[in-house]
Amino acid sequence: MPRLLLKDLPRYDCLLEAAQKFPDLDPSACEVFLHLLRAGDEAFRVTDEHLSRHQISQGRFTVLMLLLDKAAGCPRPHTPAELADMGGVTRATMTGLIDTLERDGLVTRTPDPNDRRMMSVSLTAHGQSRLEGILPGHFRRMAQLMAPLSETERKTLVGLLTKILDSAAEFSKPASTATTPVVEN
Amino acid sequence: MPRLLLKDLPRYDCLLEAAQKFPDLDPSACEVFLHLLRAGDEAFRVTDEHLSRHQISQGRFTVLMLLLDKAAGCPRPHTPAELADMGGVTRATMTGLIDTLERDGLVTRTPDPNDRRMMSVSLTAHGQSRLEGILPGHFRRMAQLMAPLSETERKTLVGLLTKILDSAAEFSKPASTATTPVVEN
DNA sequence: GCCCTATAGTTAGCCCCCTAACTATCAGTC
DNA sequence: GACTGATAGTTAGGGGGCTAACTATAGGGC
Repeated sequence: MPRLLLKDLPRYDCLLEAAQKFPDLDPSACEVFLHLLRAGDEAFRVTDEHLSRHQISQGRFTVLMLLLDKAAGCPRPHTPAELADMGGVTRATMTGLIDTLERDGLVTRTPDPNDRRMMSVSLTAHGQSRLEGILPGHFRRMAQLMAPLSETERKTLVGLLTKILDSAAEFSKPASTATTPVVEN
Repeated sequence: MPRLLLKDLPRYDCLLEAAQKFPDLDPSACEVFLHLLRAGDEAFRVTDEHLSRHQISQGRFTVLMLLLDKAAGCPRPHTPAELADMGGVTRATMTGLIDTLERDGLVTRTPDPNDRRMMSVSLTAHGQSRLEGILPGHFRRMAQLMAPLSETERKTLVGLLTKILDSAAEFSKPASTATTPVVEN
């Protein structure tokens, strides 16, 4: 489920030309931006192909991973709200994901005895074995995708992406706490 | 509409620990992968916030951009199939996007007089002025997001992302033409 | 004990993405 | 001129995001 994006990224001289018409267009920023969205989408696609061969979507896969992580150590099971928060998704969305996962027998919902508003979501044995059958291939694809990059290049890339993540975080802050004013229009 | 992803990226030592359990897990590859998806998603979110304030989705925006590009030079209008191909999306999806854009009066569909199977999609005057009202702010957000990166860093980042794009392209190739065998499981 | 607010989860309705099947047209072949 | 296959576009149905509104429970203040 890739997003609609320019499939063929524009050549840099096209961006320079467009910048003539739009003074706000920063050609190198635009180039990085388009490459970033495109590369993120392609990386997503590579793993999604593998997951969909195992009849599972990226969203459901992430939920299973969050629950597996829990199974490994944390004693307390997760609530839908926690899962939604960890995944950066709304609770409504998480309800839908858990619905389909439960329908397929990969997770179970059990009511919390102490607080009757809450539910506990757990991986079933079937869900865990299913996940463990998917993971090795998933990791191999990740490794193969990144194979052309040296360890040094990987560190550099993570550093640059972190700068962008930090910069993006500024956009969510209220205006008063932002270090640089956020454009509004 | 961000995707479900780990909101808080795992610390590197957690990845090392997980690699004990899963021999196929390459920690640095995994780290790059997660940062890439997350950064792509955040960059998407930053611009999508702006677009949605203007009552337009990323998908519809891209269609308008493709049509604006056309208006600038290319004499021949675009067909839905061309737009779908340029955007890397199915024709069925493009039908839906054009439906809503036409409903809102931003584009028009006119039948091709020569080949009665085909349609021509064009930006309306309203669509063009609407788009031109959105673009400056869109470009400013892009520039602001990338502001922390120097020109040198931008070039480096584009280079590294291009390597990943090339690597991802190997996964779509048929096995016979791939330079390195693609993992299948 | 009762109100008020906050919280957990769900539901309803929308958008955008997909695949698969369908309709209509075109273009060749016999 | 009718069959066959390819192509353009749409439709139908599903998944997974979202917001907004709703239900039920919890918990504090009076």
